[in-house]
Amino acid sequence: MAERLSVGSLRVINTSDSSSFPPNPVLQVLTVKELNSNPTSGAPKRYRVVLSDSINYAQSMLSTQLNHLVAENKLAKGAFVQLTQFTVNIMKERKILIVLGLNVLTELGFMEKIGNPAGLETVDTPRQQQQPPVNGGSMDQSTAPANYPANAGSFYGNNSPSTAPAPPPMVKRPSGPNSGNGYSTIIYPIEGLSPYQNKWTIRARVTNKSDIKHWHNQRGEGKLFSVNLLDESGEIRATGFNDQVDAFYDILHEGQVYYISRCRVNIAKKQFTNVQNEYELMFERDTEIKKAEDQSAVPIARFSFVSLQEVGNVAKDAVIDVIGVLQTVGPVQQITSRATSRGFDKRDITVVDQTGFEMRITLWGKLAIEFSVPEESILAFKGVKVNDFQGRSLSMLTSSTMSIDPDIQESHVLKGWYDGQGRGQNFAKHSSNASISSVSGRSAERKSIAEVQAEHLGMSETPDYFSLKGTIVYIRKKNVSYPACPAPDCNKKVFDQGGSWRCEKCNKEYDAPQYRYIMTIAVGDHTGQLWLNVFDDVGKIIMRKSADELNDYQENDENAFMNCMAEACYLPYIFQCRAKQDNFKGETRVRYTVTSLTQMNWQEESKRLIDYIQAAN
DNA sequence: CCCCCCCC
Repeated sequence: MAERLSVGSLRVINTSDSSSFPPNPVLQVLTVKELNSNPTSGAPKRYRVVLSDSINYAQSMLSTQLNHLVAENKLAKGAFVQLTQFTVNIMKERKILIVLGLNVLTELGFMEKIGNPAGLETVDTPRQQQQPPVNGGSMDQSTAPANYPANAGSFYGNNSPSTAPAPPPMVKRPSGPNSGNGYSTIIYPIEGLSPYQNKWTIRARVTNKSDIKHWHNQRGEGKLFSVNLLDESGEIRATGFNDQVDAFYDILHEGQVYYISRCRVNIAKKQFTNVQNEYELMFERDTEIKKAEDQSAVPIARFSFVSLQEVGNVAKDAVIDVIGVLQTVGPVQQITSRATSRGFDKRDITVVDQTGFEMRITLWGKLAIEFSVPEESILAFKGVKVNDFQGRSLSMLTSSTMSIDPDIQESHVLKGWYDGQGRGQNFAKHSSNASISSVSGRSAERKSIAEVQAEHLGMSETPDYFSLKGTIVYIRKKNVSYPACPAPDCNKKVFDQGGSWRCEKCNKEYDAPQYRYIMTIAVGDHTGQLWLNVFDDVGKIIMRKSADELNDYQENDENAFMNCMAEACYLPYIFQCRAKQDNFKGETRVRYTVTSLTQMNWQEESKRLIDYIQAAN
């Protein structure tokens, strides 16, 4: 099989321009890995594939239209593939192959890794050297998959996911605007767009269209509008200025699908975009936009939901998606902007979700005035801004969208939970503990363990709050959980009566308790070690299972229990902590409680360290 | 080429 490999092709692709790219390289699959994605988000899975030509290996990213090959176990470790279309992008300083089309050479089967391929050195190539895509020969239509179960059900509004075929990665355009002029005849996935390839056409739905905006500043004046475009691979924002407003504003309608080609592709300014794309489009004089006759098989919306609990851990000014059950609708209020002295209409609403949190969301302008959604409706927000007023609140932007009772899985799950147990439950606000930490000006300050001890946190009358970057080094195996009352919000310890469990607080007997975590964990950082108390919410995150499940292991399967304990150890987190005095057997001591937990975000941590170093200089 | 998104 080795002779079928395009030996040396990866180095050529990595170092030369597209005119020298080998046309249809045959490569071996070394690994297929699913990228981390928010399991509650509506986004499709995405796979990273390491490909080898036996001398070198290279990272690649699969276009989501190819996901079905992974699901069918055709594209798997050891398999051989022939790339039919690919491009090279630079992502995070590294070159990465974006594979838009490939054939799995199933006749070659699966083999152990051939040769001893080495990594390619990182090239700090400027963006200008990004390569246009290579279309390998003629697209073999027999390889175009018949349907795409991996994508089809992932998006809002795709009513018949198992039957509606998504478009193949590359198809001859049936009636696109450029047919017959020698221009591009292929439909590009949005995720494949980049600035140095202009022969593309996308087939995308307008998911959001702005009003026309006029501006005037030192540099001049003009008008503009923008749309968000979505296809099965991704989303991108497109903006039209001046003449292009006249040319395209009336053509584009929210919710409809268009063929769009010949736009300029610019680098997106990350701080201003609420869609997930490195790039954004700009309509130009010769941009072509044509409404698609077939409006199907293009997703209607894409969300990447953050739970209302997690909103507490998101940075101020982040733009996020949330979904919740409408609880309260405040009155319309008029406020005056301090900066511009202009008046604005606003309305505050609150939503709740399964994480037990409530969140205030501010609506503005016309939407605020006209808002008349019944309470207990499900509201999904895309692109709302995180404020840190009294902890956390959310505010709509002009680019945000609100969907009422959207037909997506998250919506149904939320509704089921609300009807089952959520209605009538009490909800926590991020404002409660943040109002305390706001005394010190911002959210709980990051401390090292040595600082926590040196500053005697928790030894005054009022509790102290801090956050801690540390690693769990030990979990005490005694008293991991306790049998709690299963009644909502009771949580009181219940006592085994032999066959039934009694709650003194409810004055009731239950068939079974619901175990809740009360773990004690040792957390270490580079300065020391601290014992922290952990309750049910955080315990579930650390143990990745309910206290009931873990208790079952502890009683019935010692091995499984010990494995769970071992797996939960030696992982780093950011711990949000409260330090408070209490009396234990007549002695005053400080107890440290973990109030919430955040997974490590290495990028953010690196930024923090850089800031720290710069502040020291 | 906008990129403001408001108040408490």
